[in-house]
Parts: sequence; C-alpha cells; structure tokens
Amino acid sequence: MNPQAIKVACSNCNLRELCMPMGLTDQDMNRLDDLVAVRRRIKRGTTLFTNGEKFTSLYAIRTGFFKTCLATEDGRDQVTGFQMAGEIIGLDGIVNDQHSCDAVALEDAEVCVMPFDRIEEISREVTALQHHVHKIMSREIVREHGVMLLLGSMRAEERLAAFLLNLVQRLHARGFSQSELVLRMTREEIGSYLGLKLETVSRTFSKFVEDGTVEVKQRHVRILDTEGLQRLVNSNHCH
Amino acid sequence: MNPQAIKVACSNCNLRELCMPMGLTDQDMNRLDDLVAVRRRIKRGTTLFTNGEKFTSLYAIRTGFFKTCLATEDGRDQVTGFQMAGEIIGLDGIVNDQHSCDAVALEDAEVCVMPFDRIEEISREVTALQHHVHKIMSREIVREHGVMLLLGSMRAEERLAAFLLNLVQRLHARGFSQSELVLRMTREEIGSYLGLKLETVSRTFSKFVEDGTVEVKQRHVRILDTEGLQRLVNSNHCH
DNA sequence: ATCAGGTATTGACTCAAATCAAAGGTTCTA
DNA sequence: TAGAACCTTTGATTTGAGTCAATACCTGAT
Repeated sequence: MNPQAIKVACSNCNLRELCMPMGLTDQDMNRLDDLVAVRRRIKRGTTLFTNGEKFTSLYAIRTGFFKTCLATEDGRDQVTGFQMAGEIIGLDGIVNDQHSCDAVALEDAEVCVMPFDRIEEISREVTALQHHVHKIMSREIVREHGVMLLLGSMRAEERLAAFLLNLVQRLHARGFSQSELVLRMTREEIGSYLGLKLETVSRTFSKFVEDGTVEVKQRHVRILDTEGLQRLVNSNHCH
Repeated sequence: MNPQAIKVACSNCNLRELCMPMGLTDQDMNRLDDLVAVRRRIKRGTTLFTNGEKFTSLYAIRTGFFKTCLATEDGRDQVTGFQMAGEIIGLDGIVNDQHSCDAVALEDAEVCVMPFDRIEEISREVTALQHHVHKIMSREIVREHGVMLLLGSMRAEERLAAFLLNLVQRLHARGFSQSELVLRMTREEIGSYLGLKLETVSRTFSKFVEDGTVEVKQRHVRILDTEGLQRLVNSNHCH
C-alpha cells in the first residue's frame, strides 16, 4: 500500500513530450526532474484519489487508464472523463484543497506523483513550466466545453461517434492504431460519460455494426468508416 | 471603439475580494495594481472576444453579464456559461493562444483587461497571485464537472431548479436578494445551457409557477420555495 | 473445468422532451 | 406611436431514449 519509492527522471521519460513542456534548456530540465516525488502503482478497480480527500499532488499517468467520476448522495454518478498515459489528473483538487471527484484505475496503472507545492515553486523559476501548467488547465477547460456541447446538443449516435473518434485520436497520438481500439470501460461507464443508458450505448454500437461503420467484438472495436463517424458528428441532423 | 483608457487600481476596487487573492501585504497589492492594463466597455449584444481570435488577456468583469458560447459550423450552438461581476473570463484561450468560444455581453458591461503575460510575470513574484490563478482555473474545471452532471443525469425540472439556485446563490454573494432575480438571458439561452429546448424551459417555468415554487413575470423571477427547488435537485427521481 | 457474478445484447413498451404550430406579449426603433 | 422583430407561452403530436425484462456471454475464482 505504500507509494513505491522509485526515484525517476522526467528527462529520460518517453512520455516527456506528452506531459512536460518542450524545448527546455538542460538546466531547466534538471530543475524539472525534482517535480516527480515518487511513482505510485494503482491496481485495477482501486482509486488514485477520492472525493473529499486532501489535495496534495497532481498525477501524470505513466501507464494505465483511468476514469474520473462524480458521485452524489442521491445516487447520481457521472463519469467526467477518461484519462490515459501522458495525461495529468487531479486538477479538480486545487480550488478547495481537496479532491471533488474520484479517480479510478480501469486497468493496472502507474502514475508520477507531483506535489503541487513543488509544481508552484518550480513554476516560479521555470517560465516554461509555468506556462505549461496554465495550458494544461486551459486544455481541460476547453475539453469540458466540448463535452458540454456533446451532452447538450447531440443525439445518441452522434455522441458515441464523437466518443470513439476522440479515443482513437488520442490513442493514435500515443502510437496506437487509428482504427482499432480496446475499450477499457464498460458500456455503463461509456453511457455515464455520454449521458446515455447502457442499453442505448449497446444498441447504438449494434446500429453502427449494421451500418458497416464499425466492427465490435465485446470491448474490441475496429473503425471501418472514420469519415462516416466524422460526418455523423459534424452534420447536425436538424439543419 | 477604442478601449477606454481608464487607469484604475485593484486595491480600491470593491470587487477585490471576488477577483483578487486575499490577505496581501501592501507591497504585493501595489504589484497587483499593474495587472489591469485598461478597462473596456462592452455594449449589450456585442462580443468581448470571439472564437478564433488571438488570446492576449483575461478579463475580470466589473459590471454587466456575459454568456460564453460555442458555435460549430453545422449550426450547433452551446452556451457554456453565464458570467457576472467579479468573475474571470477568457481562460479557454490560454491553451492554443486563441479563444475557442465567444463571450457575448447580455447587458452593457465593463471589464478589466489583464494581459496574460503580465499575469504570468507577476505570478512569478507574488505567490498569492500564482495560487489564485491556479484556483480560478481549477474552480472553472469543477464548475464544468457540475454542468456535466446536470446535463448527463438530470431531468428538465431538476436542471432548471439547479440553474436558478446557482444563479441566486451567486447573486446573493454579490449582495443581491436570495429569492429574487432578473434573468439577463432568453429562454433559448437558458435552454442551450441546460441542454433543453426553449419551449421546455418555458413549460418548466410554468410548472414551477403552478406548484407555487416560484413566481415568474417575464424575466423577473421570485423564488418562493428554495427548499423545494433544492429537494428537486438533490433527490434523484429514480432511486 | 465449472460456476458465479458481472457484463452485454435484444425486445416490448413507456414517457419525457422535442417538434410543429399558433397566438399573445414586449421592446426596439424609425 | 406604429409596426417590426423578437421573445414567450401553450397546445397537439411525434419520437428518441429510458425502463423493464429475459437471455446470452465473458472472465476470473475456486
């Protein structure tokens, strides 16, 4: 249960370009190597942090896949995002010094723990890091705008199409296939993220299969017609 | 059309406690007075910034009321938020150095223009400001999580109730009534924000009036039963 | 290898919200 | 002050997604 005390350097990390600022001097890079306190392993199904827990650190995902979700007393449960290697998680905790959602590993994962006071300290000295932190937070805000658009104005098919395209695009940026992916989450979790019931997600997958847009075998998905999905997302059905 | 060159000090501003960090030394406060370059007046119906426009500054709203919205080519239009005095607007622009939504004044407004490079510069020297900027961005992320919950899991009545409660709560923090408010936006804009059609918004208002929960006269709303609205929001209908 | 529990699919039916439509009310502005 | 443009309400009808239910399928534990 103890955080793994693996001392590690960002400067050697192959995810550097995903989670760290680019174009640093060697000197700045050395400074940044102090950012990561330790790495921590998270078993599938367990949480990295939970709602209400004291906020201390941001986490850079090294391996594995997470969902973040919001649960309310009355039993609502909203998945607010899915995060993969190279992405930063925990930003929700800054404002009130405590986390306001749960981060659950959907497969065994490893994260770099970056104490936030250290981030702030180094940010004051390394302008590139300061700017990078601002960009990461702004990116999250913009991403959420996109989700609001999806939830507020798209139909089920459009939502699922947008979801699949977003996933493969991010996976492709990490060297995976542009057309094939393995879903790490259940239909229910997809549904929660997309504001749909699991049955609707399942039916919509079946619809896509009928149309020849995708092949689905459980959690394995192969996209046969990326353009078709793109068209679905982009062309508002009521014009 | 020229930005109004009103040189002004945050240290005297009565909105200080809403948009600036608290508990600063006099020296730090002086430093912060350099944050605001100028003020700018925005006429009702016009934009403070638009999608695609180069990002240079964040804006602190001094007076007036804004909506931010996302428009896509295919005609979708999603209101992503409503902002009032003391709130900071423009965070979406940081990540790509250009704004990714439109900010439209819903009534004549005045904003303090804070060039972002100056914010970053002063942040490096004044820790309290640095932390404050991080909190503002984190707050926006958390707010959007809440909207995702609303859009993803609430019914029309619940959404409108949550919306009204959120508005009065923010207005109350600014010294206005806890129970009375004037809507600055149309039913259509409310609907866009809540993922509903304007007719549904209108019908839901009528429903609330029938139930004796609120009084509505055009854009004037008086909340008669805050608890009732709260109960609607908090108690998930399907348990 | 087998069984249990979680996960996924599919069908029948219901319902909340969207759509279409018409009429009344407000507010600019010319 | 008239009238145009916009906003709001309300009714009738449609429809996409939710709900309920049954069955099938995987996966991992024993």
